[in-house]
Amino acid sequence: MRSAEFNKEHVLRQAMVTFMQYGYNKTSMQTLTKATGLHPGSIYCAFKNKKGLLLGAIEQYQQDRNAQFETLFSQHTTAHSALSALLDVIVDECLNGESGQVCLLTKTLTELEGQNDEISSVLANNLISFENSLAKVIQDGIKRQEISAKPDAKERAQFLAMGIYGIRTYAATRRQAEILRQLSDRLLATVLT
Amino acid sequence: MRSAEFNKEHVLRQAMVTFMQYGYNKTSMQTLTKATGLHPGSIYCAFKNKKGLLLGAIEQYQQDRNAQFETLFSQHTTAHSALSALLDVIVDECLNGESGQVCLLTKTLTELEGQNDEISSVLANNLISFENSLAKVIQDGIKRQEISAKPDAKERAQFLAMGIYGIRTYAATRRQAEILRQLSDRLLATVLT
DNA sequence: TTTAAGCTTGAACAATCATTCAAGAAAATC
DNA sequence: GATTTTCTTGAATGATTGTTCAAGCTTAAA
Repeated sequence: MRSAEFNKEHVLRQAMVTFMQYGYNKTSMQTLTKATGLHPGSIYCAFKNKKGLLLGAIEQYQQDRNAQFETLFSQHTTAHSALSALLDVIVDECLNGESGQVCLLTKTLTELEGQNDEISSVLANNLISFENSLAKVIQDGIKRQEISAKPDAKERAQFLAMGIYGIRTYAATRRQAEILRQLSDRLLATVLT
Repeated sequence: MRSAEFNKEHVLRQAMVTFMQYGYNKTSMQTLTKATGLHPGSIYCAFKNKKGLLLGAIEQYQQDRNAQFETLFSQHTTAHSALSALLDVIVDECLNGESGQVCLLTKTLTELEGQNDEISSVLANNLISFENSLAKVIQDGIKRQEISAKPDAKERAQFLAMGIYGIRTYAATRRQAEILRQLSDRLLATVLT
């Protein structure tokens, strides 16, 4: 009877950052031991294997993101200002985040799609849940008669999600503040019109 | 004096498909020898190394894509029908293409961004050149007074490119014809309004 | 203080990785 | 037909991969 010495959340966040930076396949266990400070045995004991560590990191990412966005949304009273603030965060991450260190979900899904169905479906589910939380914000705006009920919240949220994924890939080709802001402005206008 | 036995274009297309399916880091040289039919020595003689083979595959991909899209665009007289046809092709690829086997450029850029600056910049340049060819089609539409001159062709093309990247990532989460068609319709309407 | 449970450590494992290279084979030149 | 040039072949390289495991250590219960 002895409790683990390491902080699981902390370890998962370190792994998360490492997976985001190098991608799943390029991240070696050696890299992960250095990043987390854990020895191989401890990692395999706590997370079973490399895939288990990724799944843990994905879960932690989702938790952190949900908390971040819920806080953000709670600070705004209209769908417009809430989503505008969200896009500001995303554009800012694209501009100021370390190169290659984008959203763990989209990055890993792009890499592993068609290779690992288990991880892919976990990632897809998490992204759909993100889309659903966008739909909720939009639905609130519709209820408040801030925007029209047609197209419905679901359809608007799908387009917004698509746009966010697109902005991130676009930023990989051109990291220019002016362009990314223009894209996000136009995206928001389209979604809320 | 003896000419190579293999067809370079053919080999590059095989490599291209393999890289698309597994991603750069998960594609081993062993896999590539099987896919191309070439022995290691021949690959290293013709392309220097694995990275060189990827660069060759990217070039081939770009060539094939340019030819495909130029043919497609030449069959249409309005920007609307040309871009609509393009989006049909892309949506069709998302729906009927093998899972994970999306655009080599965006997939590889997402995987290698921040890891390999040489490959990343080649990919970014190719994607920007794709965006420029979109701008050209749009500019033609403006000249023909099919669409208004403001926002300009460049800005519209940027938004369209972003949308295309977004649709592909979105398709990785949900491969549903109805949704993807709705997204592409809405994207086209936004770009041409 | 002894015992027992379980975490930590890090060396070792087989497998796979990208790459090399010397020998064999084929075509072009003489 | 001989020679030379270049391509092909595939075994071998050392490095790195993900994973295991037995020994050592720490803590909580007895």
